[in-house]
Amino acid sequence: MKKLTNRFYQRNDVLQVARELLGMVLVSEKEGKLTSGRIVEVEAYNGITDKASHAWGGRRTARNEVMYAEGGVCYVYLCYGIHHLFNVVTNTKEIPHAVLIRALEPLKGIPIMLQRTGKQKADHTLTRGPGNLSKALGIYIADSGRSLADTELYLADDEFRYHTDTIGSSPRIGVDYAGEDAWLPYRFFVKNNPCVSGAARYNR
DNA sequence: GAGTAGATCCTCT
DNA sequence: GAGGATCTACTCA
Repeated sequence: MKKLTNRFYQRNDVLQVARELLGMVLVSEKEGKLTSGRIVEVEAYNGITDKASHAWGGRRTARNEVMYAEGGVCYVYLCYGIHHLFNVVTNTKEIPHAVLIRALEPLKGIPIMLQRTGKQKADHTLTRGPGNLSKALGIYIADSGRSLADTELYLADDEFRYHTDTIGSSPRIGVDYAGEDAWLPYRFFVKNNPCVSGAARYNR
């Protein structure tokens, strides 16, 4: 399994990077505990022209500053006061593109994920949805800005690929406030995978 | 299966 | 002081 390199992250087409992230493996080795999962759902956030993005209109604050960094770092923030959302920053310096990782299929360290999430049994809800997957892998705000070349938290390629026929796209979830941009088909997911979040009718 | 309410707190206005 | 890139549990059907 090979770690993804900066060349992967720093390309300028955030939609393409988002699509290619499907099938990649997110690995967390925090606290000496190995947990990992295969990415089955993502959303692209297309910089300053995208009303759904935190960087819309060039907004730049202490919170989203890391979106303006070079691709290959992560952006983590707290949503609704409860959930940590994990993003991958792409493109080059000063271009605030990012991909939100929305769901994983658990691979390794499932007992640890159960412990972290307080769930009783391993099922498809373990890493379903951005809030859940961060919890299961032990990702917190303190990780924001961390390089994905790090050894504790990184993305890797094990050469697994989903066939293009099995990948669907849809508008992004939970961004109704973004007006017309809420309709952009920037969400990509693996069809018929139980780990994918959102209502069933959005996942065909 | 569909719809709704409540939790909960950081961030920006 | 308002609101959010969410989740769960609950209701009704």
